[in-house]
Amino acid sequence: MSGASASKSLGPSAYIVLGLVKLFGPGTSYDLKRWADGSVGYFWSFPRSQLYAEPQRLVALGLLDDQQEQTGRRRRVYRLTPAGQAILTDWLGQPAGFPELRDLGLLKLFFSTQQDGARIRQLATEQLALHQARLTEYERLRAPGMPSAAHPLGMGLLYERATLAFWDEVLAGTADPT
Amino acid sequence: MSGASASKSLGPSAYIVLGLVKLFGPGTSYDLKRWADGSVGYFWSFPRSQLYAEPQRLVALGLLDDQQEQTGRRRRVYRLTPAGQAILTDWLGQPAGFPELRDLGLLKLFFSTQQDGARIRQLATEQLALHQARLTEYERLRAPGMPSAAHPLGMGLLYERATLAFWDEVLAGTADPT
DNA sequence: TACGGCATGTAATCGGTTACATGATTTA
DNA sequence: TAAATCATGTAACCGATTACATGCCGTA
Repeated sequence: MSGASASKSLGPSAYIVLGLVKLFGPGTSYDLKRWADGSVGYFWSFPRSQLYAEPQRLVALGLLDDQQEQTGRRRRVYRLTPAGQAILTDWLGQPAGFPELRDLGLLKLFFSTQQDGARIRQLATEQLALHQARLTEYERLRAPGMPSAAHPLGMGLLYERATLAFWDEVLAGTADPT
Repeated sequence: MSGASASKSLGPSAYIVLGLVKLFGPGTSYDLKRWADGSVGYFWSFPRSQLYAEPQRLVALGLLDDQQEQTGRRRRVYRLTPAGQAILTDWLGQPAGFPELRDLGLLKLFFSTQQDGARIRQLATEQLALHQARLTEYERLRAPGMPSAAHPLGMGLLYERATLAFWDEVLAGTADPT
């Protein structure tokens, strides 16, 4: 068997932390937060405090090591260990399963009835604004060397366009019957 | 102030339970499970046991009432109270915020590097199969009276098509360099 | 040197997940 | 009436969210 402690398969946030450290290099919890906000945070969010708790769990498991500064803030810098590298690589090779589209707007639409026409129009309008803004943001992000659409950002673009089309349709379907 | 106990704003699963009972009528936890599996479960999943725990919380808050059968299994049938109805309606009228696309496949793609070509192809192939199957299922579901695309299922169809296009692109972008 | 905002952390709570455990109904 | 499956529930654990609390740093 390899050196990595098998534990009982970590949660997704553990792998997010490991992955961020692998991609961006060693860093503090605050660094993790900023990295996440600019990347995976767009489609997988969690509160800041988890980026303090999770690395400590990973240190206890030997998947990260931390080095506490002796000066100033004495903050902890996390670094990937060989075991952490190994377990991350292993995870990357396993099947990913089906994604989940946690969308409160869709839930509300589903639970609304015919009578709720006005409410549905309001919901659709609000969602259109949100997704339009997000799409604009993605298009701005695409600027640099980003070669192909074969990057999570590409999925973001496709998803936002599909969502806009959907809520447009909803709005058209409940056209104000004046 | 109105009669509904304000508590501290319930979690999404609470509203899912309330909404299901509103849509499908009174039922047991097992009924909830089946209803969810055939509808919201496609884009918002949770384990079965939560459909036992959550209704009991809601009973304690006065948003559902339960009636335990006296015969046979003595199971609990949950029914919406006026307060539950009120709090659900209120929730439906509030803005929904931004959805989250919790997709482990995208995460793995994001954390993979150039060297991982083979692994990425494998991931894309697997995702294509999953989403193809799901799309087929949605198309089968669409059969009945379903009039417009302005229904969560419509979003499901758009999403699956976008996702298939995306992973196709990924696969093309890492074309086996033989 | 005081203030505002940036940065960093901990504690307590609560929801969600896994695992366990059993009862009722149907069918062979 | 035994076996298989459907149905129902509880308990314990752990991750995730909220709230609290404070320290460092640049700048006015």
